[in-house]
Amino acid sequence: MKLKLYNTLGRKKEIFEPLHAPNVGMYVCGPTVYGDGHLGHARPAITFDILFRFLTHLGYKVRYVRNITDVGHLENDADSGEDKIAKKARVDQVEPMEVVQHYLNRYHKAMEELNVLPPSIEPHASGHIIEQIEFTEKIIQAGFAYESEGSVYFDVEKYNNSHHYGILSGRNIDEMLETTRELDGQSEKRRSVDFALWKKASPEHIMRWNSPWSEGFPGWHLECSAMGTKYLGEEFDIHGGGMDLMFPHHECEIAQSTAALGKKTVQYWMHNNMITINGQKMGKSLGNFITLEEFFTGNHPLLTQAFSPMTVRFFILQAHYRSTVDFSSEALQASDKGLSRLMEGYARLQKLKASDTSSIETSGLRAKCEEAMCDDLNTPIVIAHLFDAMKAINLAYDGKANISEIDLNELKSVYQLFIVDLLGLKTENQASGTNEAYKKAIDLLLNMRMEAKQNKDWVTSDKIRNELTAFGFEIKDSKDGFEWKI
RNA sequence: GGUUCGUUAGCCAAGUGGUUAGGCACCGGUCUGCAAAACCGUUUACGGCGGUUCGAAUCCGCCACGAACCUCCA
Repeated sequence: MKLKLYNTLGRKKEIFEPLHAPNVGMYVCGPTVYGDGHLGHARPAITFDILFRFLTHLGYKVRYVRNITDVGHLENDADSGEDKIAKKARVDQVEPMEVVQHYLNRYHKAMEELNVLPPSIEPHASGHIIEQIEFTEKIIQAGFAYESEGSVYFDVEKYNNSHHYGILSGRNIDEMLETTRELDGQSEKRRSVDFALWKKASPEHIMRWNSPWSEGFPGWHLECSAMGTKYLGEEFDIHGGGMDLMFPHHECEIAQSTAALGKKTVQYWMHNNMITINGQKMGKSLGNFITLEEFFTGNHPLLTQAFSPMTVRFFILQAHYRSTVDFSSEALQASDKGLSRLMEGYARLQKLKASDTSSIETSGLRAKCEEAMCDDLNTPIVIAHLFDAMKAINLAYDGKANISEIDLNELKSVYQLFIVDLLGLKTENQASGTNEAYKKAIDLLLNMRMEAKQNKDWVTSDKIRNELTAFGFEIKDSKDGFEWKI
């Protein structure tokens, strides 16, 4: 079965064929670390984590680069905006790199909690100033950039004469040129569509480096071109990021790389859709975002309860990555319950006893799940298949069906592969399993309750159950015993 | 205004020419001392109007509504 991925270039699903199998190069735009990560940041991280895991499963040797933007990302437009990191540093009265380190640590912690695997390389823009200067020089040499008062700008109109600026986003550059030509009065840029490769620093600008043109800093779009080619080569397989980065960021990246290298650098462009809240994009500028930490603690007016990192992950995976997914506390609660049931089924599967014959059909599950993954990472379909199979597990668990050893092992293997290895869902860290004495104490209490029940001493029986429930335990009676979890 | 994409039941969300998607909730039943859990069954759909077709939620056209991007955003 062949993996098909939706390529934004061309806007259709294409069979994925790496340039240099078994090696795959993948670059994903990471965060600008000037604030806490929110639900929107979890989407690309999880989406491309799934792709990373699946490509690895298919036998590819993946080099996954996810950058950290810690310089050059300006607020407002490229002419007048302040660097986001520098602004935060000024406001908080700390070093810019303290801002970066603080939020990067928190980002890493959140990613770990979401069970997002770390990328192979996580380069910082500020650590690649030399590469970015060299990249700018290449673009100047190729004739697609000009210097103006110590800054360097990409000449979009000239580039568009021989190439296609707008190839990714579908933008019509001629119209943009028409509508903006008159508005440009005294700007140092020739056209307002031109974008900065290097910016001369104003006197109060803290983050600055030497360059052939001025003491300044690199433009935002440049880091991805420079670091992508440095670690993955002048041509590599996959570039991912949020849909909101398609224009101008990725469009500019394509222009820069094509201008400097004279070739198509990225083969497959992939974009995850947005998370919305009341139908609107969740984002910093709208101020309607909920940070990941707030999800994990439940400390936000829109949240009715805390949601575990795995619930957030499952919630995101229940929608296809190219669809918007609308946040609501109600939707997350549904995911929370669904996930519990799925993980319960997974736990029960481990306890099933094999019979001589099978009375349930489980074959084909692996193929169906793989087919869904191969169809542009259709995780909601994978999850639907896993839920289907769970009915069989529960029937067997209740003794209403039999399963042979071969089928049981296959089912265990498939569940392990898709739930744990590929979807990256893990059982929540529980006290159980770590502390034997503690578990035995609870078992003892519940055994006493069993005795009380046999003696029809409902007062004692209910007292034990109710008080344990009040402590946060969940007690379930089964046919010939009990189960509990916290 | 331009570009791109949506609109599927109470909620979330797949599917994209013919066959029950799935989850959550609801309802009925089995089980239970009572619950919970589990299992079985069941209800509510494809924005509107045309067209193509033996057949359209799916393809085409028009309309309505909504979103993202065109400033920074994952």
